[in-house]
Amino acid sequence: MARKLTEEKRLVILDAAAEVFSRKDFHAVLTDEIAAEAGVGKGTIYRYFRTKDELYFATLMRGFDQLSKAFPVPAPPECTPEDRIQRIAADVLKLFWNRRPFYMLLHRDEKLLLDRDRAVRRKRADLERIVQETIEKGVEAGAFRAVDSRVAANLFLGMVRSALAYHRDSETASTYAVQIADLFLRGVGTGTR
Amino acid sequence: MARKLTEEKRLVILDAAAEVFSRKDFHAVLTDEIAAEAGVGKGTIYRYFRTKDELYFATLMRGFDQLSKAFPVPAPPECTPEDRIQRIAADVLKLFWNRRPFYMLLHRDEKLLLDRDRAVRRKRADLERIVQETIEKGVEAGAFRAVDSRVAANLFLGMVRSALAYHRDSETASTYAVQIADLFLRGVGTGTR
Amino acid sequence: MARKLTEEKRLVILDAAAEVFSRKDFHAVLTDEIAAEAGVGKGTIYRYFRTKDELYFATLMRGFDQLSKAFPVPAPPECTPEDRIQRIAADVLKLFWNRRPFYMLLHRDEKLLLDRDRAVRRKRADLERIVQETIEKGVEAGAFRAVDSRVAANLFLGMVRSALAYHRDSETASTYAVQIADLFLRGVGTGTR
Amino acid sequence: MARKLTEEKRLVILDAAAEVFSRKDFHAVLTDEIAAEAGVGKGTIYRYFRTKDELYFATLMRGFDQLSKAFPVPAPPECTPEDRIQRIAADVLKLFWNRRPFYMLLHRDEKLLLDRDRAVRRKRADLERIVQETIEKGVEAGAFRAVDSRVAANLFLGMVRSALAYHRDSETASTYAVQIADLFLRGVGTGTR
DNA sequence: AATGAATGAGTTTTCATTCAT
DNA sequence: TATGAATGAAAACTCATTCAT
Repeated sequence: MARKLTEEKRLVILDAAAEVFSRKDFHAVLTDEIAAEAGVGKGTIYRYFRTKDELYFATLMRGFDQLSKAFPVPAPPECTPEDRIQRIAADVLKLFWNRRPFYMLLHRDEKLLLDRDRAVRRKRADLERIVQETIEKGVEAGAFRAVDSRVAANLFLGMVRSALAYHRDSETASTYAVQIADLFLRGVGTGTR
Repeated sequence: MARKLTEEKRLVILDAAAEVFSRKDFHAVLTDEIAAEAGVGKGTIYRYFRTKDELYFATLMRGFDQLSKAFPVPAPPECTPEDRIQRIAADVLKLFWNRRPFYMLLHRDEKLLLDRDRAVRRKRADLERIVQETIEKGVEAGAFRAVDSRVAANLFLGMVRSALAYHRDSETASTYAVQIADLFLRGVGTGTR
Repeated sequence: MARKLTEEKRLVILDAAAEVFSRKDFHAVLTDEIAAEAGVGKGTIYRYFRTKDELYFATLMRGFDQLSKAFPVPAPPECTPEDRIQRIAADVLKLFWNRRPFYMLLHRDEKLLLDRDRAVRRKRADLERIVQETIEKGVEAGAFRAVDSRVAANLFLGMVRSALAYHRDSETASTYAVQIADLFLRGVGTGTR
Repeated sequence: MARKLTEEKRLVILDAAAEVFSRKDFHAVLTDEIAAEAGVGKGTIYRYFRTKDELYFATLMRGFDQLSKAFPVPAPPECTPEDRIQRIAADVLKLFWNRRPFYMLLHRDEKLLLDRDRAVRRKRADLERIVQETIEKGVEAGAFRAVDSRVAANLFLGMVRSALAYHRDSETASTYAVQIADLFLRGVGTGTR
C-alpha cells in the first residue's frame, strides 16, 4: 500500500481541486484549501503536481478528458438534422448536468484552456463544427431555413450554456433538452412538415 | 499630470480599473498596474478607495450604473409580445456590444455583485421578469405556444449572452438581434400567422 | 534551528519581540527585525500572530503574566506595616531588576495595557491598593503619621519606579530596597520608637 | 500680514505638535493630525520645519527652553538644605503641573533628548546635581543622615516624577510639594531638631 | 505664501513552495 | 512517503514629503 495508491491519490487531489476551483478564482483558492478538501497534507499535493498552476491545468484537463470520453457525439451517423440537434442538446446537458461546478470552471477559463491545449481547442471546435454542420445539412436538405449556420450554432449553444448555468435544481436535463431542441428546431424550421 | 478635480480623478481611476480588471482576474491584477493604467501613483488609488477590494466593487458598480441608466427597457408599453422580444434583444445587445470587456467582467462576477448589491439584484431580476412576463402575455394572447415562461426566458437570455460573448468583431448587434428574435419567435410561435 | 514545537517557537518569537520592542518604539520596529532576532522567517511570525499589533500586545501581556506569577505580594499576612512596606519594595525591585528593558516597555505602554486588559488593570490596582492599605493600617496603628495614604502610596511607588528606571548597573536591588523603605518609613513614621 | 505672522505661526505649529506628540508615539502621530490641530495646511508645516523629525525635536526643545527660562533653580543661594529641598520640589512641580502632556513627552523621550542635545544634557544634570549637592550639604551639616546622596537624589526626583505623572486633577502642586518635602526631609533627617 | 492632492519609498501581510521530520 | 511548519518573494497598503495651484 506504499505505491499502489499513488494514482488513486492523484485523482483524489484532482477531485478536490475541481471542487474548490469551481467555487472561486484560481488566485483566490489557497493551496491549503485544496489540501484540506482532499484530506491530504499540503506537501503531498506538491508530490503530485509541480506547481499550483500545473494542478489547475491538470484539473481542467481531467474534467475535459472525462467529458471527451463521455462525449457521445459524433452522435448517430446518418439520422436527420433534427434528430442530431435533439441528440446533441440531450447529450451535452446530460453530460454536464450533475457537474455544474466543473462546467462553470470550464466555462470561466475557457480562454486559458483554449490557449494552452490543442486537444481542448480541437474538441471545442468539434462541437461547434458538428452543430454548425448539422445546421448546414438541415438547410441544404430544406428542413431548415437559410439561416447563418455559425450564428445559429452559437445561439443554440448559448441556450445549452444557459440551461447549464442557470437551471434550477428541481429541473431535469431532459426537460431542458426537449425545450431547447423544440425551440431551436421550430425556430430554424421551415414550417413545412 | 497636473491637478485634477477630485471627482474627475476618481473616474479616471475607475476607468483604468475597468480596463485592467476586464483583462484579468481580480487577484492577477496588481494595484500598480491600475495605477500605471490610470497614470497616477499607487498611493493615489488608496486616497480614493480604501482597499483593492473596494475599488473592484466600485468598478463593477460603476459599469453597472452606467448600464442601468442606459437601459432602455421597460421598453415600449403596449406593443405586441413579438415586438417587445425583438426590442429587448436589440436593446441589450446594443448596450453591451461595444463594451464586451465590461460585459465579460460583469458576467464573470455576477455572483459577487448579486450577493453584495441589492440594486444589481433588482436590475437583474427586472430583466428576467420583463422577458418572462412578455412571454406569458404572448402565451395568453395565443401568439406563443404554451411554453414554460421561465425556461423560455432563460433560453432567450442565453442566446443574448452567447451573442455578446462569442460574436465576431465583424458582426453587428442588430444582425444578431434580428436573428435571435427571429429564431425565438418562430420557436415559440404558434405558427398561426 | 531545526524543527521546534509550536509553543516553544511562539515563546522564541515573544522573547525576540520583547527584546526588540524594548529598544525602540512599536512603530520604529520592523517585523523583519523581530524575525531576525528570533532567528525565524518573517512569515513565521505571522503564523503565530495575526498582526504586528497583536504580537506587540502579546509581548506586553507575556511579560506581564510572568510578573503576575512571580509577584510575591499579597506578601506576609499579618506582619507590621513597616515590614510589609519593606517587603513590597524588596519584592518589586527584585522582580524587575534584571528585566529593565521589559520594565521600561511596560511603563511606556502602561496606558495601552490598562486600556486593553482587565487583568492588567486589576493587577495594577492591586499593587496600589496593597501599598495604600498598608499605609492606612500603619496610620491607624499609630505607627505612621496621618499622611494622605493615596499620595503617600504614589510617592512610595514613585521611588520604586525611579530606582528601576535610573539605577546604575553596579547597584543592587536590595540596596535600593533598603534605602527606599528606610527613607519612606522614617518619612511617614511618628518618630516614637 | 504677509510675513509678520511667520513667527507666530511657527509657535502655533509647535504648540499643536506638543499637544499631539504628548498623546502618542512619534511614529504614531501623523503629520495630518498636527496640521489639523494647528489649523494649518500640511504643506505649511513643511515651510517651517524641514522634516517631521526636525519638528519633533524642535517641539521638545521648545518645551525644554520654556522650562529652562522658567526654571527658578539655582534657587536661593545660602538657605538651609531643608529649604532648598522644599523649594526645588515646589518649583519643579509648579513648573510642570499644568503642562503634564509636555512633561510626559519630555519624560518619554528623555533618552532622545539627552542623546541629541548638549543643553538638555546639561540642564538635566544640573537638576540632579543640585539635589545631590543639597543632600550632601545636609549630610555634612549634620542635618541629614549619612545617606548615599546619589540614591537619595534619585528617590527624591522619583517622588517628584510620580507626582507629576499620576496626580489627580483635583490635587494641587503645592500640596504635593509639601508632602514630598516633608516625607523626604523626615526620611533623611537625623531627627535632632 | 499657503494648501492639500499626489506620490512612491518603505512597511506590513500573504501564500506558493520547500524541506526537516 | 507524507506532512505541515517554515520561509521569503511578491503584493497590498501607509504616510512623510513634494509641488501644482
